[in-house]
Amino acid sequence: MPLRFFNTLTRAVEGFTPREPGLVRLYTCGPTVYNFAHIGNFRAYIFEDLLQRHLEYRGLRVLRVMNLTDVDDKTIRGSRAAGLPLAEFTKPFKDAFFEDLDALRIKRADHFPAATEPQHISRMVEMISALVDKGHAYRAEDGSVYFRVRSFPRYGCLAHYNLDELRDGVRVSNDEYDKENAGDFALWKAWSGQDGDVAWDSPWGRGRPGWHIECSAMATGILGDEIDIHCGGEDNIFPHHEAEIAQSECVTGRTFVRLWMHCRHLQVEGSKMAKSAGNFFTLRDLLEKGWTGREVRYALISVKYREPLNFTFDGLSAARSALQRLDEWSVRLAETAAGAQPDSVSNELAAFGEALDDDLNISAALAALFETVRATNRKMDEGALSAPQAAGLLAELSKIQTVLAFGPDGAAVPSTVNALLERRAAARAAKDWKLSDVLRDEILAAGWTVKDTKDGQKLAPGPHAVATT
RNA sequence: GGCGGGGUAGCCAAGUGGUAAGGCACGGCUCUGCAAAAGCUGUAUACGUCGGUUCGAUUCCGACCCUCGCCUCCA
Repeated sequence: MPLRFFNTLTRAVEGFTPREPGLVRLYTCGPTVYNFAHIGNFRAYIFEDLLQRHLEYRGLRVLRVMNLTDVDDKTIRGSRAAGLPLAEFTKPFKDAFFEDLDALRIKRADHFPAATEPQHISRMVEMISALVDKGHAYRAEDGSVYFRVRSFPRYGCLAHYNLDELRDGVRVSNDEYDKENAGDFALWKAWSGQDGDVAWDSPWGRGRPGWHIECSAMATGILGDEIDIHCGGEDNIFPHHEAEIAQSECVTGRTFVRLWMHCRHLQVEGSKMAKSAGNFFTLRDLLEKGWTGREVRYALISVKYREPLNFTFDGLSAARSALQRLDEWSVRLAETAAGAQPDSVSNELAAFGEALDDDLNISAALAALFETVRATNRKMDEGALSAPQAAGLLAELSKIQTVLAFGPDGAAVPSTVNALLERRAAARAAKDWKLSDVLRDEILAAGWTVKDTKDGQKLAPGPHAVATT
């Protein structure tokens, strides 16, 4: 089944093949590092991770870039408030971002360019110069340079906006009073006192780059003039990605991006996530409440990216249960396989990949997985699943885990807990139930749960902290 | 005002012109010293409202209601 994805540009599901056979050039808008990223940000990054992993599952190589915006109004404001140089202010948030990516099992991009790196600033200046030379941009009196949207007739094609119908005067800040047209956006922002020592020299005077040109410069600089897929959250469609198209295509004369994919925002408990509403969460907030990265990953990935996602604690709880079901299945399969080799290439889970081929239909893909879980559990109950069959299923599971990354956290069992387990086994052999229960409580206090099965004691991490809103 | 997305059983959520996946929750059973867990299994008047097209619509068309988002630097 061929890959097909919804293209924001055409508003249609289209078949996808990369320009260069076997290699997908993917650009994904990354975080602005002025704070810890929140779970809404991570919905976008997890959607992009699913996209990358599925493309790789289908045998394509993915060359992925994710930028870090480390200079803009918010980072400058934050650094001034903290009394730190810009780079010192953003560094901890960059580090935290990578820790969060790991916790959520998001694959690292091949490149994480930061806007302030000299080679990118140079390219931004080059691109702006080219735009000025071609008449697509102009220098205003204060030294800022603006893109002339009227010079690019297709401006609005991505968001499907008609320039003439845009409301005038909305959110046009005071420092942009000398633009030719309200829709013109800043390519280069002249230095102002509030910028402190954040400034670079340019042909138009000291200043700093506008946000949009960062992405155009880093995307074309690293991936080339024509990119296969560009992703982001839906709020990036306008003006950010619209501006990127205009800037890039006016410089290169080429089609900047062939496929635009955007994910919907998430809500929290049915409402827009907002600090004022008290429903604003970073990943760190959730980890502190005792949820694990993979549980958050499941909750954020399990709703199709083009649908609004309602993030709830009930949903996290459901994620935990569903993951445990998969864990148990995997353990049972391993026991049944008992080290056997698959005797044939099984394809029980073909429907999983086919669902993802269809515009990343993760719900249908997970349904296919869970149907297989139930069917094969039934067989194992009946003793009707052979060791090679179980081994074949394990091999398939392992392959789809390269896409889902839902595998259990491998926590090492402390020796103290192992000692308690041994004592408890002895107590149980002696049918000393009272001591057995005391030891069970001690193990629980140490952060582990012991279950008695027909095959003896089994240990699991947890229980997790009781999580509430 | 412009553009767009949603409304499917208690909750989350696929999907289809011919009476509807999956997950969670809930009940039953198995297992079990107890407990928990796990597995199997079951229930449900589930397709926003009103019209239309059709042999037949949840699926197509129209209107309406509710809800969410974007409209110039918020993923």
